[in-house]
Amino acid sequence: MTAVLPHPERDEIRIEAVLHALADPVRLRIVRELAQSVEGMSCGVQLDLGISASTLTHHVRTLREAGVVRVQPRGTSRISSLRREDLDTLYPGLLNGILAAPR
Amino acid sequence: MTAVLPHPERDEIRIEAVLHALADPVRLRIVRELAQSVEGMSCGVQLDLGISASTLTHHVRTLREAGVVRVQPRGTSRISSLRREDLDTLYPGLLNGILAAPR
DNA sequence: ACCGTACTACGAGGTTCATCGAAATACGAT
DNA sequence: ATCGTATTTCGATGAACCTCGTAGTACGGT
Repeated sequence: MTAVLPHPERDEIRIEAVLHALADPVRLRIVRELAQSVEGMSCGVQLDLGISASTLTHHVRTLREAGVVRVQPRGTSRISSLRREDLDTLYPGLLNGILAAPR
Repeated sequence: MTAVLPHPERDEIRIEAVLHALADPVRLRIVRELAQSVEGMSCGVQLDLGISASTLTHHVRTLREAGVVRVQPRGTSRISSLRREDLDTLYPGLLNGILAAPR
Protein backbone atom coordinates (compact mmCIF):
# COMPACT_ATOMS: atom_id res chain seq x y z
CA MET A 1 0.00 0.00 0.00
CA THR A 2 1.05 3.57 0.14
CA ALA A 3 3.32 5.14 2.67
CA VAL A 4 1.31 7.33 5.02
CA LEU A 5 -2.26 8.52 4.77
CA PRO A 6 -2.44 12.31 4.65
CA HIS A 7 -5.07 13.98 6.82
CA PRO A 8 -5.96 17.66 6.85
CA GLU A 9 -5.22 19.47 10.08
CA ARG A 10 -8.21 20.84 11.90
CA ASP A 11 -7.66 24.33 10.56
CA GLU A 12 -7.35 23.00 7.04
CA ILE A 13 -10.79 21.44 7.04
CA ARG A 14 -13.18 23.25 4.71
CA ILE A 15 -16.90 23.23 5.20
CA GLU A 16 -17.63 22.70 1.50
CA ALA A 17 -15.52 19.56 1.45
CA VAL A 18 -17.17 18.23 4.59
CA LEU A 19 -20.67 18.82 3.24
CA HIS A 20 -19.78 17.31 -0.10
CA ALA A 21 -18.33 14.27 1.62
CA LEU A 22 -21.47 13.82 3.71
CA ALA A 23 -23.84 14.35 0.78
CA ASP A 24 -23.30 10.90 -0.70
CA PRO A 25 -25.59 8.08 0.51
CA VAL A 26 -22.81 5.55 0.83
CA ARG A 27 -20.52 7.90 2.71
CA LEU A 28 -23.32 9.06 4.97
CA ARG A 29 -24.02 5.44 5.79
CA ILE A 30 -20.36 4.94 6.65
CA VAL A 31 -20.42 7.98 8.91
CA ARG A 32 -23.55 6.76 10.66
CA GLU A 33 -21.96 3.40 11.33
CA LEU A 34 -18.76 5.02 12.51
CA ALA A 35 -20.73 7.26 14.83
CA GLN A 36 -21.94 4.20 16.71
CA SER A 37 -18.46 2.77 17.03
CA VAL A 38 -16.19 4.13 19.72
CA GLU A 39 -12.97 2.58 18.50
CA GLY A 40 -13.57 2.89 14.79
CA MET A 41 -13.73 0.02 12.38
CA SER A 42 -12.49 -1.47 9.15
CA CYS A 43 -15.19 -0.44 6.71
CA GLY A 44 -14.17 -3.11 4.24
CA VAL A 45 -14.37 -5.95 6.75
CA GLN A 46 -17.18 -4.94 9.07
CA LEU A 47 -19.53 -3.17 6.70
CA ASP A 48 -21.59 -4.63 3.89
CA LEU A 49 -22.24 -1.68 1.65
CA GLY A 50 -22.92 -3.49 -1.59
CA ILE A 51 -20.12 -1.78 -3.45
CA SER A 52 -16.79 -2.94 -4.82
CA ALA A 53 -13.57 -2.70 -2.85
CA SER A 54 -12.18 0.00 -5.10
CA THR A 55 -15.31 2.09 -4.75
CA LEU A 56 -15.06 1.79 -0.99
CA THR A 57 -11.49 2.99 -1.13
CA HIS A 58 -12.67 6.01 -3.10
CA HIS A 59 -15.32 6.87 -0.52
CA VAL A 60 -13.11 6.43 2.50
CA ARG A 61 -10.46 8.58 0.85
CA THR A 62 -13.04 11.28 0.16
CA LEU A 63 -14.07 11.25 3.82
CA ARG A 64 -10.46 11.27 4.97
CA GLU A 65 -9.36 14.09 2.68
CA ALA A 66 -12.36 16.15 3.74
CA GLY A 67 -11.35 15.71 7.38
CA VAL A 68 -14.42 13.74 8.38
CA VAL A 69 -12.62 10.54 9.18
CA ARG A 70 -9.25 9.48 10.51
CA VAL A 71 -7.73 6.31 9.05
CA GLN A 72 -5.04 4.26 10.75
CA PRO A 73 -3.35 1.12 9.41
CA ARG A 74 -3.68 -1.99 11.57
CA GLY A 75 -2.30 -5.15 10.07
CA THR A 76 -3.65 -5.45 6.58
CA SER A 77 -6.68 -3.36 7.48
CA ARG A 78 -7.43 0.31 7.81
CA ILE A 79 -9.31 1.45 10.86
CA SER A 80 -11.54 4.43 10.21
CA SER A 81 -12.93 6.61 12.96
CA LEU A 82 -15.00 9.77 13.05
CA ARG A 83 -13.10 12.99 13.78
CA ARG A 84 -15.85 13.95 16.14
CA GLU A 85 -13.92 16.39 18.31
CA ASP A 86 -12.53 18.29 15.33
CA LEU A 87 -15.90 18.50 13.63
CA ASP A 88 -17.76 19.47 16.79
CA THR A 89 -15.24 22.22 17.42
CA LEU A 90 -15.39 23.59 13.91
CA TYR A 91 -19.11 23.11 13.31
CA PRO A 92 -20.85 22.67 16.65
CA GLY A 93 -24.11 20.83 16.18
CA LEU A 94 -23.58 19.82 12.58
CA LEU A 95 -22.77 16.20 13.24
CA ASN A 96 -25.50 15.76 15.82
CA GLY A 97 -28.02 17.37 13.51
CA ILE A 98 -27.15 15.01 10.71
CA LEU A 99 -27.08 11.93 12.87
CA ALA A 100 -30.40 12.90 14.45
CA ALA A 101 -32.07 12.75 11.05
CA PRO A 102 -34.37 9.79 10.44
CA ARG A 103 -32.76 7.37 8.07
CA MET B 1 -42.69 32.87 -15.55
CA THR B 2 -43.92 29.59 -14.30
CA ALA B 3 -47.12 28.98 -12.42
CA VAL B 4 -46.31 28.04 -8.83
CA LEU B 5 -43.01 27.11 -7.30
CA PRO B 6 -43.11 23.61 -5.80
CA HIS B 7 -41.58 23.15 -2.37
CA PRO B 8 -41.09 19.86 -0.56
CA GLU B 9 -43.09 19.44 2.63
CA ARG B 10 -41.08 19.15 5.79
CA ASP B 11 -41.39 15.38 5.87
CA GLU B 12 -40.30 15.16 2.25
CA ILE B 13 -36.96 16.83 2.87
CA ARG B 14 -34.06 14.42 2.51
CA ILE B 15 -30.76 14.91 4.27
CA GLU B 16 -28.70 13.97 1.21
CA ALA B 17 -30.41 16.64 -0.87
CA VAL B 18 -29.89 19.26 1.84
CA LEU B 19 -26.21 18.44 2.23
CA HIS B 20 -25.69 18.39 -1.51
CA ALA B 21 -27.41 21.75 -1.82
CA LEU B 22 -25.22 23.24 0.89
CA ALA B 23 -22.00 21.75 -0.48
CA ASP B 24 -21.67 24.27 -3.30
CA PRO B 25 -19.74 27.50 -2.59
CA VAL B 26 -22.25 29.73 -4.37
CA ARG B 27 -25.24 28.18 -2.66
CA LEU B 28 -23.56 28.24 0.72
CA ARG B 29 -22.90 31.93 0.23
CA ILE B 30 -26.58 32.47 -0.58
CA VAL B 31 -27.60 30.60 2.55
CA ARG B 32 -25.23 32.66 4.68
CA GLU B 33 -26.66 35.89 3.32
CA LEU B 34 -30.20 34.63 3.79
CA ALA B 35 -29.40 33.66 7.36
CA GLN B 36 -28.69 37.31 8.16
CA SER B 37 -31.92 38.49 6.60
CA VAL B 38 -35.11 38.17 8.58
CA GLU B 39 -37.52 38.84 5.75
CA GLY B 40 -35.66 37.10 2.97
CA MET B 41 -34.38 38.76 -0.15
CA SER B 42 -34.22 38.73 -3.90
CA CYS B 43 -30.92 37.01 -4.56
CA GLY B 44 -30.73 38.37 -8.08
CA VAL B 45 -31.20 41.98 -7.05
CA GLN B 46 -29.53 42.22 -3.67
CA LEU B 47 -26.65 39.80 -4.09
CA ASP B 48 -23.60 40.14 -6.29
CA LEU B 49 -22.43 36.60 -6.75
CA GLY B 50 -20.45 36.99 -9.96
CA ILE B 51 -22.52 34.46 -11.87
CA SER B 52 -25.00 34.75 -14.70
CA ALA B 53 -28.72 35.09 -14.09
CA SER B 54 -29.46 31.64 -15.43
CA THR B 55 -26.87 30.09 -13.17
CA LEU B 56 -28.42 31.86 -10.20
CA THR B 57 -31.80 30.45 -11.14
CA HIS B 58 -30.26 27.00 -11.17
CA HIS B 59 -28.80 27.44 -7.68
CA VAL B 60 -31.92 28.89 -6.13
CA ARG B 61 -33.97 26.06 -7.59
CA THR B 62 -31.55 23.52 -6.17
CA LEU B 63 -31.92 25.10 -2.73
CA ARG B 64 -35.69 25.27 -3.05
CA GLU B 65 -36.11 21.70 -4.25
CA ALA B 66 -33.89 20.47 -1.46
CA GLY B 67 -36.10 22.23 1.07
CA VAL B 68 -33.45 24.67 2.24
CA VAL B 69 -35.15 27.79 0.97
CA ARG B 70 -38.67 29.05 0.43
CA VAL B 71 -39.26 31.24 -2.62
CA GLN B 72 -42.21 33.62 -3.00
CA PRO B 73 -43.01 35.81 -5.98
CA ARG B 74 -43.21 39.53 -5.29
CA GLY B 75 -43.66 41.74 -8.29
CA THR B 76 -41.14 40.70 -10.88
CA SER B 77 -38.81 39.34 -8.22
CA ARG B 78 -38.58 36.19 -6.16
CA ILE B 79 -38.04 36.54 -2.47
CA SER B 80 -35.99 33.71 -1.00
CA SER B 81 -35.91 32.94 2.70
CA LEU B 82 -34.26 30.24 4.79
CA ARG B 83 -36.56 27.44 6.01
CA ARG B 84 -34.95 27.71 9.38
CA GLU B 85 -37.73 26.21 11.46
CA ASP B 86 -38.10 23.17 9.23
CA LEU B 87 -34.38 22.56 9.09
CA ASP B 88 -33.88 23.08 12.82
CA THR B 89 -36.67 20.63 13.56
CA LEU B 90 -35.37 17.97 11.20
CA TYR B 91 -31.66 18.46 11.86
CA PRO B 92 -31.23 20.33 15.11
CA GLY B 93 -27.88 22.08 15.17
CA LEU B 94 -26.96 21.50 11.56
CA LEU B 95 -27.68 25.00 10.34
CA ASN B 96 -26.06 26.67 13.33
CA GLY B 97 -23.01 24.45 12.96
CA ILE B 98 -22.60 25.41 9.34
CA LEU B 99 -23.20 29.09 9.89
CA ALA B 100 -20.78 29.13 12.79
CA ALA B 101 -17.97 28.02 10.49
CA PRO B 102 -15.40 30.63 9.56
CA ARG B 103 -15.76 31.62 5.94
C1' DA C 1 8.74 -19.02 0.72
C1' DC C 2 4.05 -19.15 -0.20
C1' DC C 3 -0.89 -18.10 0.09
C1' DG C 4 -4.85 -15.44 1.30
C1' DT C 5 -6.82 -11.20 2.75
C1' DA C 6 -7.21 -6.16 2.74
C1' DC C 7 -6.54 -2.49 0.44
C1' DT C 8 -4.82 0.87 -3.33
C1' DA C 9 -3.68 2.75 -8.07
C1' DC C 10 -5.04 3.19 -12.58
C1' DG C 11 -7.72 3.77 -16.29
C1' DA C 12 -12.52 3.66 -18.37
C1' DG C 13 -17.54 4.29 -18.80
C1' DG C 14 -21.59 6.65 -17.75
C1' DT C 15 -24.02 10.11 -15.10
C1' DT C 16 -24.56 14.30 -12.79
C1' DC C 17 -23.39 18.97 -12.30
C1' DA C 18 -22.09 24.05 -12.84
C1' DT C 19 -21.83 27.26 -16.16
C1' DC C 20 -23.17 30.08 -19.93
C1' DG C 21 -25.80 32.59 -23.83
C1' DA C 22 -29.91 33.16 -26.28
C1' DA C 23 -34.67 33.31 -26.36
C1' DA C 24 -38.90 33.55 -23.87
C1' DT C 25 -42.07 34.93 -19.98
C1' DA C 26 -44.00 37.89 -16.15
C1' DC C 27 -44.86 42.10 -14.10
C1' DG C 28 -44.57 47.10 -12.90
C1' DA C 29 -44.21 51.64 -14.67
C1' DT C 30 -44.84 55.07 -18.20
C1' DA D 1 -49.55 49.31 -25.54
C1' DT D 2 -44.83 49.69 -24.79
C1' DC D 3 -40.56 49.41 -22.32
C1' DG D 4 -37.41 47.83 -18.89
C1' DT D 5 -36.25 44.72 -15.28
C1' DA D 6 -36.26 40.18 -13.13
C1' DT D 7 -36.41 35.68 -13.89
C1' DT D 8 -36.93 31.12 -16.29
C1' DT D 9 -36.24 27.64 -19.88
C1' DC D 10 -33.53 25.42 -23.22
C1' DG D 11 -29.55 23.43 -25.16
C1' DA D 12 -24.69 22.99 -25.09
C1' DT D 13 -20.13 22.39 -23.05
C1' DG D 14 -16.73 20.93 -20.05
C1' DA D 15 -15.61 19.39 -15.39
C1' DA D 16 -16.41 16.50 -11.56
C1' DC D 17 -18.06 12.35 -9.81
C1' DC D 18 -19.50 7.34 -8.83
C1' DT D 19 -18.78 3.07 -10.34
C1' DC D 20 -16.23 -0.83 -11.80
C1' DG D 21 -12.56 -4.36 -13.11
C1' DT D 22 -7.82 -5.33 -13.36
C1' DA D 23 -3.45 -5.29 -11.67
C1' DG D 24 -0.52 -4.36 -8.05
C1' DT D 25 1.21 -3.71 -3.03
C1' DA D 26 1.32 -4.78 2.01
C1' DC D 27 0.91 -7.73 5.78
C1' DG D 28 -0.16 -11.90 8.63
C1' DG D 29 -0.18 -16.83 8.87
C1' DT D 30 1.22 -21.53 7.50
